Amino acid sequence: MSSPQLDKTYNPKAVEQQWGAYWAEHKLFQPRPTEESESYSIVIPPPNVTGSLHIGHALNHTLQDILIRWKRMQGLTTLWLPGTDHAGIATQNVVERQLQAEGLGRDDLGRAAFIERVWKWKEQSGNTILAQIQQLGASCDWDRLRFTMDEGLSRAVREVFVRLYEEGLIYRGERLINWCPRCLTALSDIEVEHEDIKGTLYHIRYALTDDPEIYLTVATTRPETLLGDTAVAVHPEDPRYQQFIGKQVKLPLTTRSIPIVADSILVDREFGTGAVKITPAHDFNDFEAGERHGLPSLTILDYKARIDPLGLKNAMVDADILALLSLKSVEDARPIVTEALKQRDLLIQEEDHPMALGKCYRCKTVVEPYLSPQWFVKTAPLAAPAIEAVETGAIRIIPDGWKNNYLGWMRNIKDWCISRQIWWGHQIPAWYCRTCNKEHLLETGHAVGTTAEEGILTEPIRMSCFITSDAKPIVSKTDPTVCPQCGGSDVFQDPDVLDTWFSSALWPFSTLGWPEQTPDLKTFYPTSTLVTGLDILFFWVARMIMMGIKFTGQVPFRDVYIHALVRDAEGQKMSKSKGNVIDPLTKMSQYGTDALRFTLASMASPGRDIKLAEERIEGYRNFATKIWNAGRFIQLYADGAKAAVPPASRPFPDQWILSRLNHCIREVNQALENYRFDQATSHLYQFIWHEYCDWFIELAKPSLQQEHHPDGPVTRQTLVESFEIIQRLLHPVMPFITEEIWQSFPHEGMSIMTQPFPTEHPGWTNSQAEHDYALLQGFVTTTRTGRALLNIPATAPLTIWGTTTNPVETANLQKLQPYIESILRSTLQLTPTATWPSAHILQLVNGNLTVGIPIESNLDLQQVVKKVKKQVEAKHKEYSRLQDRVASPTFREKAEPSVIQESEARLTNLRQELDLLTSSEQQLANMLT
RNA sequence: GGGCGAUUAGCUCAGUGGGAGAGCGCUGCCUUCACACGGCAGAGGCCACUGGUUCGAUCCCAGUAUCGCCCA
Repeated sequence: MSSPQLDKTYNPKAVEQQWGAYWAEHKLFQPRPTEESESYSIVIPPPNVTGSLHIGHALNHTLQDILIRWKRMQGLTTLWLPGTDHAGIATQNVVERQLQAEGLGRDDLGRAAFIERVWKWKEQSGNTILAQIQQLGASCDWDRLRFTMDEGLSRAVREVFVRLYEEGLIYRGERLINWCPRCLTALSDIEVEHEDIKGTLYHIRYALTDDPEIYLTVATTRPETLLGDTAVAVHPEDPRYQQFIGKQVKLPLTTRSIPIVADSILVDREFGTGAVKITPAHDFNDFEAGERHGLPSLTILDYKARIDPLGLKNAMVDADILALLSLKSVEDARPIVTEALKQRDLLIQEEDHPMALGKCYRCKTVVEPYLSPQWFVKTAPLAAPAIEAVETGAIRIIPDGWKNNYLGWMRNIKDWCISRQIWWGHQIPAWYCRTCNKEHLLETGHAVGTTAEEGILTEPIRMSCFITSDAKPIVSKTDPTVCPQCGGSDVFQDPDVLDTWFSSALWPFSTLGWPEQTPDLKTFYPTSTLVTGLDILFFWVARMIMMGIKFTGQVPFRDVYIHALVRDAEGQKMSKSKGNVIDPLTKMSQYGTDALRFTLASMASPGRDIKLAEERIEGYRNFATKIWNAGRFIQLYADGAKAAVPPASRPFPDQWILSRLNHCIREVNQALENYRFDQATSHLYQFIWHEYCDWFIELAKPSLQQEHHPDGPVTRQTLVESFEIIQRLLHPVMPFITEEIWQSFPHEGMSIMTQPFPTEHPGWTNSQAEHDYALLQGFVTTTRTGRALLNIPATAPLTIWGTTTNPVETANLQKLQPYIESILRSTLQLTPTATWPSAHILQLVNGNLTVGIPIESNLDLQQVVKKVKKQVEAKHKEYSRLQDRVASPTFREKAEPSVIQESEARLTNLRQELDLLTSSEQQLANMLT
């Protein structure tokens, strides 16, 4: 079977397109189950359906594809399952922005029409990212593509919800949650990002109700919320405040009095004045303190984080203040409140105070703690086995430095707020009977999430907030039509949807067909490896572990490989607003996909963020070209190869390169076993370029290029054979170029991707050949250094003199003579130095080698002398340091015998080298005079 | 405030209880029939700082400084 010749230059674009289509057409990414083989599976971290491929995806997918291609070639039944995530809030925001551009809001469309619109958008843009993932070469089984809101996954979501509810692990309750006043929905704790800002600490006077002359000074960073205070807290053991505990203070700007309570948890005696206000409805710590002390909660902000006039009225705020503050934002309200305090001489002091501000992870709006009825997952019982799984090693986290991070978070896990007041997502499978819940549905009047004057609604009720936490839901796998309690048919579904991460948590098993016991689930679950970034360790990984164990009784994956974040060359996080985004697609078309993949893999060192510099991609593009040209060269000599000959019967360069190839195979496999993609690529690069191309091909040239050279046929065989193995070894990282090269050589089989991955050959490792190579390389580089030093062009044929310090090495050198002569294009005289025409020779020393290079009489030797002097100095320094050590009695007494032996041997060698160098220095000096 | 990590050549980063490494960049030479996206040679580093452990520390330990991340 003959194949077309390789083009002169590598054209990644055409090659990638061709083979991408070929792989897809022949469905080569599908698992090929065989009776015996074990399985290897990865589920993709589903990218957002509306997203486009960014560099983080490129890294994530490249690493997964390397693993998958590697395991597939190893013969395992391999599945990489692709899919996308509906990404509730993020996607809804995108579509709402589109509507906004048309002058519409979601309420204008209504729920059904809005959701329809999002589906349309999903269909339109959802395939963009999939096409881009394919372009990257990702060998996912596209026939198994899933989406978090497709039918099967939705069934799994409902199954899980109902079962957790029935077990009491899902409940609804009125709690303080994080609320985004722009997205108008609850968020879970981890969906809040904290940002450090310069804040102000206000010291405010709270006078005793009984004795206005006496007052407490309360310190707060949020003075506007004092209107909702329901107590002041001091430390029970703080002598300053002992006498106040149990008394009442008059709350500034209101007609209310509130108690002074003792609380050792809330109060830090060192902070501020040691007295803090308690505002249960607007601060998480205060909420808990309120519960400890049975304090009421007064909500003074509405769902848009504006001052709620009705709330102020309930809080008995002075009428003039109420009028000033009504519907003001927090930002605007703060100066109004502080000004009012100042006027009443209640503001004592303002000081700078750094503080953390919580922001919505989707839109960066400042979030507010907000009291509202929400759905929660009771996490503690789910977390316990998830902690155990990692502790016992049933799940490995790699690198294991993140293990403690995971465990720490899991051990302190808070209940998970899973309801979102948006429309795009899995609607909560809970229904309410209007008849049975008459008193628990706030159809009119002031509900949380409304803005009202005197209880009259001015805006539509927000989503679920009108259903009080007392309402009794009907939670069911199938939609109920009648109320099981009263038989009435006036039931409606909870309008909230689930947190997008709820469905993601089921991903490893829901995508394989669960709750059905499908063959896929049997074959591929638990999955083998999860590859993800650190940023979603808690959002996703932790929850998958909890849900996986809970519902399948097995861990969802064996290994979790956590890769780094990709930053720009300056180490900054990439973001559109900074304009420092590196677009992987641009780079792929600029340098080739293989080059980008190799770059990302090479930078994936554990525990460190990746600063992506463009020069690296360029460098690996050059590497691809290098391989390409090696392929072109080999193709010139591919014909006339002899059938395989045992390595021992091959010439020295062949023996050497097979030994090195064997070494590289071992290193690459080992690196991949350990998820050291950086080491795998570095071994490949080093071996292919600096051993195979730089030396083997050069050493092979004489036997290839001289007609009828006796080694010709065998060398051709070695060349073709080793190059084919290299393609397979490199394939998982650089799938396109390796396929192209492999296909253009004679081959059997459809694709390189289904060929076996290289394994070590027991007979290939050859220490004698490696030793000889080191000798040869030493001789060649020493000669070249001398040539450069003497300004002799590399092309000029010379007579080079050479010898070693022992007969065995000299014999080895004689054996290598033809190879050295051809590489140096010179003639060798391998005789003892005594026989050299020393007056006209520069002697150079390298280990136990001495090389002599003829000197033109008219050459300026000053520079050469300088160089040799420098060398002598360096060697001498090393020598005396080593000598001191070897001579030290404590060293001789305490060091390992092998270390002593080695040091002594090195000392002897150094002595020899030093002697030789000194003599050559002397000889040069003589020539100068 | 708590935790974790980093600090090695101009830049980006490997690495090891006993002789400091790579890639890129830089300097010089070379268009020799696979490749100038190339070849050859070379310069460049008290391995952040201060102590400690050790016969011996860039590596282990403690502290300091700077930077980064996570959590509160």
